[in-house]
Amino acid sequence: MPFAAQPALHPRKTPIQARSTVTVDAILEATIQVLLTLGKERLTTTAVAHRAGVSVGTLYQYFPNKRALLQACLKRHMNEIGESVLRACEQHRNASLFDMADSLIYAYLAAKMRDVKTSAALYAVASDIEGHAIAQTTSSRSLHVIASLFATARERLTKDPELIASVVVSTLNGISRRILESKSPERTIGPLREELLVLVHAYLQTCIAGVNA
Amino acid sequence: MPFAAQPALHPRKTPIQARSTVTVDAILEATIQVLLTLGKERLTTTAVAHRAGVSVGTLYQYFPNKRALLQACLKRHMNEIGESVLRACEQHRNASLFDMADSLIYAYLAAKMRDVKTSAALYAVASDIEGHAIAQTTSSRSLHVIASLFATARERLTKDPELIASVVVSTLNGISRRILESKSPERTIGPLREELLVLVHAYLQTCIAGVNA
DNA sequence: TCTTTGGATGAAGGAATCTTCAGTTTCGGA
DNA sequence: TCCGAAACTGAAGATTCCTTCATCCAAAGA
Repeated sequence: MPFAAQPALHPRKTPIQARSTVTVDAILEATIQVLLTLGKERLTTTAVAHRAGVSVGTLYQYFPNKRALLQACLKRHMNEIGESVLRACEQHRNASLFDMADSLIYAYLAAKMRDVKTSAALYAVASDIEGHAIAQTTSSRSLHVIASLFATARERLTKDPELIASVVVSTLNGISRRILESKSPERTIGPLREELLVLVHAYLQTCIAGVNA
Repeated sequence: MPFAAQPALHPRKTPIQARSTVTVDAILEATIQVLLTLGKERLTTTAVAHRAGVSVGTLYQYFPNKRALLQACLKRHMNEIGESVLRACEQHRNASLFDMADSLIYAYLAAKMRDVKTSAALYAVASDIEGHAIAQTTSSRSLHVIASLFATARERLTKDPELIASVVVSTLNGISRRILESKSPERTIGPLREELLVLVHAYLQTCIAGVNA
């Protein structure tokens, strides 16, 4: 199986000249491409370097090992999604809880679906590179942002915002995973997103004070 | 990374004498143990054989390759959970939708939590052995069972039972995944299970005809 | 007891990659 | 124009494991 547990280092060298920045980007992009075309089993550092139009040596100049390379890709991808969610959140401070949830759901799904293949491929390697740890770092930050957003909602909440956020996000993950893993995500996303909205709304309703007639 | 995509065969030889059945079981058990103690990176066929108290050759007599070995473990595990859910379902035919959901949730979580470590470890290898395909086979059957169960509920449904089941199960997956991945599943499960019940109940309420006052 | 077939053994072959590093090329400032 | 630093190169070393197979052991029937 994959690599041994290693210190998982950071970029070995920091790009200084402009060309090297380009190179690093190219390598990262190439990694995704190789992942998509050859699959993770046949993703070799040589193949990545080749696709990026550089030599293996260059690759190893910026990434201490294959693991770090993949981790960098995953981080990048998760940050993109995180950013996107964060932006959505900021626009709904002090709004209604339901509006918050809706935009959150839309933003998250849109970000994931932007390119389904990549998301799925990265999901697959995640377990080989402690993706779990990376995901937690990224997503725990998101979770706090969402929780504090919920705390600003017009409605008065009867539960800990962190708990609510946690439930909503987990649900979102569960459903989006099903969408990603379905045969035709493009067809599945519509109906399931609808249900997701209904589901989350119904749940949030139970978190609001004084509505239970 | 792991193995190349292979035909992924089935047991190479079918146990005939009693002792060989014992051996196969031992190998399967050993695989889980090695997975837990060494991790998937260091799970080698030799290590498994050693732990099972047999030689590598014996292992290869029953499993054509490492991949098949892991797949067998995963299948076994998923079937156990599937069985458990199935049993829970059968006891609630014609009951209330909410009772069904509750027992489903309890059964599923109980099965997963029985030994958290194993579940988590198998999750991790899943992506190396087309676990996705295996999961779909097992869980699509479960999904149908659940859907047809929902169809027998006392309440009249306003949506396709398959859709409802799909949403419920995805949600269940999402939440249980969070539980599994949390630092201390034992402590997390209580509160999250509560929320899960609330969440699913609230959702099911929207699937019932004639209740919206 | 003898024979046949199932079951077990484990050293060694072989295939695949990751990573290194000595050496070359390119860039940018003096 | 010239030079030191930054980038880049890619063949070869080193490791790691999977898998095979020739051979031996054990059980059950004659």
